[in-house]
Amino acid sequence: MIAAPAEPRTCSIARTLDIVGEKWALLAVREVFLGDRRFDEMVKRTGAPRDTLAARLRTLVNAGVLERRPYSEHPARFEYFLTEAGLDLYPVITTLRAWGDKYLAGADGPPLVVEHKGDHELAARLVCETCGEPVHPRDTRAAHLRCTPAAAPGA
Amino acid sequence: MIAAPAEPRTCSIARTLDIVGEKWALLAVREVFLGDRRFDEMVKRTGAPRDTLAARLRTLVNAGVLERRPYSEHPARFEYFLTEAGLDLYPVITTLRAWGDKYLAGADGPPLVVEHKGDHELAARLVCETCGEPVHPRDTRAAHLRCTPAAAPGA
DNA sequence: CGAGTGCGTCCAGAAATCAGACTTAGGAGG
DNA sequence: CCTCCTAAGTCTGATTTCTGGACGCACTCG
Repeated sequence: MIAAPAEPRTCSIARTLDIVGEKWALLAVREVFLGDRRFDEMVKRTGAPRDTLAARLRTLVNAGVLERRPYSEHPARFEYFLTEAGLDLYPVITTLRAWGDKYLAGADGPPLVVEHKGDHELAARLVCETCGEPVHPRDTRAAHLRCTPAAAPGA
Repeated sequence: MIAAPAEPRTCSIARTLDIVGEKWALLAVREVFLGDRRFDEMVKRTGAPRDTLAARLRTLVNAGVLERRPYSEHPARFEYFLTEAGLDLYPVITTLRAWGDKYLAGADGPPLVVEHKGDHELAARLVCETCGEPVHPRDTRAAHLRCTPAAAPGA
């Protein structure tokens, strides 16, 4: 047999992590969701080194997650806005936050509460749009298409 | 005024990313979700350097996301299983995948399709458990509790 | 015996990250 | 005018992390 290399999977998770999986990238996106659009403010609120944050913002802008818009001409100053793709990262941010709230909150509970539609606390959960049921890992099965198949071809 | 340092936010997103935000961590978790529980297999399927993967697995086990169980005594061999906390990362993985499917799929569509309850494709979406409505970022508002307040204390 | 498998560790070089100083272009206060 | 302040980065040099590949060990198979 010709060694069957079993290459790394090409999957959307890996692709997405190439963009938002680097250190500080998602915290920068979080800041924009929270309304901080400016560089210095993001540095303060995330704790990222200025250097690294600058690099991340470039990556995110190139990836089409953020948009860099000038708000001042002469001392050239910029703000970062979420594109549609950026807004679509909200579920990622939210599920990360939910996990942290559940497993990493100290004695005094989650450090940030999010209000939904102005009148109740957001309690996000994942449902399947087709059947309407909550998604549990045990109910799902991966069907690889162009990924390395899980078993040998003939099996 | 006493400088109002505006410290980095302590939030569940940052805390969660401290655990699963390092390179390869979530891909290791993905492998376990897909049923690959062994070191060598994960190396092949993720493409991570052995060294790095070993380090990540240690972190994840320490964080209580994975459990390392022996399946052979004499040549000591181990498998990694998801704990309850690990299973609860499914929404994170799923939303990342959904984003990649939407924005990074090539001409031939997403590389991996997930089946739900054996009879339809999974189409995950985030809803608010309280009101039942889909979650849109524009409908939400963050209310900081123990985080650095958005404005100066007296304001 | 010799090869192969499984699960790592060790190493040295490459790359990324870090804290903090510096730059540039103005504006505010004295 | 002179000085301090803000904003958005960039530069620097030290530290940390990641990387690929070799190596080790404890078996099993033929």
